[in-house]
Amino acid sequence: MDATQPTPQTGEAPRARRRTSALTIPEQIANRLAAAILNGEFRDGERLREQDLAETHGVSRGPVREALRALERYGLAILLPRRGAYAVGLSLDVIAEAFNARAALAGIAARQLARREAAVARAVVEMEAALASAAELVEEPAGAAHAFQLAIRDTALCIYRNCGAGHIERALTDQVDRSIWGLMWRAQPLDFQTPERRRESLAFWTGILGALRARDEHAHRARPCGIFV
Amino acid sequence: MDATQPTPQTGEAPRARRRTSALTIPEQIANRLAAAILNGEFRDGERLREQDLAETHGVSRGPVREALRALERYGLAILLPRRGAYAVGLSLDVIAEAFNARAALAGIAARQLARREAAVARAVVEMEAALASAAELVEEPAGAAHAFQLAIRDTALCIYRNCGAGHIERALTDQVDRSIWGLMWRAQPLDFQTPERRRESLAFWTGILGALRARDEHAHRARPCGIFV
DNA sequence: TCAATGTCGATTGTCGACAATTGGAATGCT
DNA sequence: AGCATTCCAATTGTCGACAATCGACATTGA
Repeated sequence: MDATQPTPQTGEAPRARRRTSALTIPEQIANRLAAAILNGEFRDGERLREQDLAETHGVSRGPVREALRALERYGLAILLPRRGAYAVGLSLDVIAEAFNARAALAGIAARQLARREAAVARAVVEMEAALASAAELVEEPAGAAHAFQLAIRDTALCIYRNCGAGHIERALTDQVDRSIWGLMWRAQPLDFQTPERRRESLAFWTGILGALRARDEHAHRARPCGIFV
Repeated sequence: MDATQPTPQTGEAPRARRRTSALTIPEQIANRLAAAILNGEFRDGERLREQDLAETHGVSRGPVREALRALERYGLAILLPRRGAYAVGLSLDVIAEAFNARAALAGIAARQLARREAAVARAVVEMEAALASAAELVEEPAGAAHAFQLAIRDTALCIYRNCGAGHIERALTDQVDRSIWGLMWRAQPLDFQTPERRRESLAFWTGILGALRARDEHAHRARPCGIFV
């Protein structure tokens, strides 16, 4: 590595401003493949050939390879070196496990958050707003499932955002968000269609918020980790 | 998707037998880059140019791209679409958080495991063996840190392996293993060099094992989640 | 002087082709 | 017949080149 460049490129990384609608091609393909797997268009264990997928989606094998890595992160595919990718049809147990894992991670973040006074104050304010908009959607018809999901996601992100300071912690929360949320993102709307389920979810997060207000860093442990919260 | 092929390729995916020593080229590059980041050879936020890395490691940009995705999973890099990759220098807080997350996930797996009688029996036997080999390494000199780490890893995998049945759950545990363990893998040997730390870790996992034996699915909650267990 | 805009270099994204490895089938041996 | 070996087709891994996009600088106008 020669030091020819005057500025050693050691500045902070640019902020990851969220793209509104322009998904990259691998992301689009990953989304389509994920939907296909969850819809049962690929049987469980069915092989996913790069060349076939490339032709089907009208791209080269490069973007398909990246999409398959994304699917692996979501738990929707298994990649074996030099032996190809295989679809993973998700059972309800697996989905439930993923949700439990997310709930546990949220608890960890909350515990870490409880140590910092200013961060707690910020998180509480943000969570109150997010939960309020979620509460408005509880009694809506089934079509509101997606909107409710977005509000709950914002609630969870309030904790992730504030649990640490700086962009380093953010990288970890981003990672958590991508690996675990990618799965929830597709399974949750199927469950948030009834007000009962939404009420459960709301109660869970309200409890988290209450514990945070009280600076009780153990309260979330006593709370049952329901599925699909 | 034409149905020209007689066998619809819907069989089960081949088992992911662990490769002994033959890492793929992207894995090798990812390991080297991870070590470089943790050693401080890349400053925090420093840009990682694909072409530079390709020339440095004597490969094309393709494998480098895959290695960068792996680094992103480990939390050691941030990838921005069309804007490149940036190194993430880890703080002790972030590493501790990752370890706490892993411990929490192990607790979830243990709770799920406790529901199945046969699985518990299997896991207990396997964990006893793994913990026994770990116990032999507690008082060894600092050079045994890596071996001790391997034994502890086997202990954790006993739970992941048995918490569900079939290859679907395995996919999720594989995913957890790759995303979270990848970080521990490099940070832990720095910590397991003293017998004191090893004793702490051993005590943690012995506690998990005891709770599993007693079928007490709540015991792990009362146990403090130490760092680097 | 400052702001907006056009242009340019650098870097990532994508593509098609070639090389390497795998799994299975056919073949020969005990 | 059963087993090991050899060969081959299919698929993934890698490469170099081209295209698209982003950030920065220079230019122009008010």
